[in-house]
Amino acid sequence: MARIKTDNNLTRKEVIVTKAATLFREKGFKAASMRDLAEAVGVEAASLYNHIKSKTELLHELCFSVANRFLHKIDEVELEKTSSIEKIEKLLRFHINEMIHHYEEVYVSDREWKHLSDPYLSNFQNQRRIYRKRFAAIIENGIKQKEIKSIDAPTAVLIMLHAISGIESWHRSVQKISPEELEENMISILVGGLVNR
Amino acid sequence: MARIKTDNNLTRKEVIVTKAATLFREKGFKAASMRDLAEAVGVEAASLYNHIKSKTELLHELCFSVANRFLHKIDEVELEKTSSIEKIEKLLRFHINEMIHHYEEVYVSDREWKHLSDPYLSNFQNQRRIYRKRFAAIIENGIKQKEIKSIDAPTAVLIMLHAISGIESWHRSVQKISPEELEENMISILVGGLVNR
DNA sequence: TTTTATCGCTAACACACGTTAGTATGTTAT
DNA sequence: ATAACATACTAACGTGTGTTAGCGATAAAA
Repeated sequence: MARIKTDNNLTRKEVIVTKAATLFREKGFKAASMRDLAEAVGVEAASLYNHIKSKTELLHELCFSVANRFLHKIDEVELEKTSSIEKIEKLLRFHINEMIHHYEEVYVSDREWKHLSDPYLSNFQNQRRIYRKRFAAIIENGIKQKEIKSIDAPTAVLIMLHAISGIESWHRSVQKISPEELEENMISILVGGLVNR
Repeated sequence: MARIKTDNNLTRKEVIVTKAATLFREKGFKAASMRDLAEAVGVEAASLYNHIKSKTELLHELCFSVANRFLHKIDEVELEKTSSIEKIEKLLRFHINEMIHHYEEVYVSDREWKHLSDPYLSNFQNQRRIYRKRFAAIIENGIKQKEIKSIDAPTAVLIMLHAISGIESWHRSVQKISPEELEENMISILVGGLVNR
């Protein structure tokens, strides 16, 4: 009888969630079927339900675990007594590294949250809205301090966050520059676009 | 008997394609059903097939009409005898305005092309790859001329293009700045991140 | 007006989906 | 060894999907 093998010390549920992330990224949430997932896990579709409640639950788990990591990070950064530019750079580096090293989850959380259902959907959208406002507030502050040139802060946030999601293309490409080079290039361009001179 | 009303001088097929763009953006290609589309058009699902071949054909039309517009533009820009920075700015402004004024189509082309099927899929991916290489070549040239700071050109392209797709958030937001302000802010940040100083 | 082509309808198809019930197998604790 | 539990299986369900066939209604051409 087939059995979900749990290397490391992952629960079987965690194995399923991880495989789901890969699958949802490759095909999209709607196009990825539970039978696909079952095959990836090495088990029959019905067996998955010994470990999870529903397909949507998988999406919840992915979306909120990612969202929580970003919220914790901005909590931390806001408290630091550094310049606005340094705070932004720190956040950007965190985003970049999340996108590099937890690609599947972050990508899914970014692109597939639309398919959450409604207590969770509104919740997620709220968290996202609040996160962006806090990010924008840091930028506004930098503008007041003349560290950052006079721009529309929400627009700057939207540029930063979406630019980083472009790391998707880096993952897809065959001739990749190293993660470190990628990080430095992105910081150079993005921070370079903000600073007052 | 219900009839697809064609204002202006659109064919009925064009009406369907347009409504499909809206629907595909809202729900995603897979989640949007032909019955949804039929309702939006004001007709029964089966009736759509008097005008279109398949659901996928709708996606083809959207993706390739968008791709062609961008290819034509870069053809035009490459021929101009201007600086690299000016060329890039021109391309960026075109991207921005496409994203503002043809939101639904451009968004769908950007996010849903994965669901194309295979003669078309490879074709689309190719066009995209080539477009980005040509964009990168302009940047490389600017670096050689010292107009642009020394960065990895493909990374710069990926940042620019994805940043612009963030206009999605602008459309979603309630308190929008004007399209003109949006354009100027984006250009300021993106071009500002490239130039040598 | 008559003819012809266009367009929309109802009905139905085959299929893929998420999920449940019930049962068998394997693992762990007594 | 035996009891208790965790996990996987087969079979099947109801539902929603894209799409086709065939017929009636409407508009355009004669």
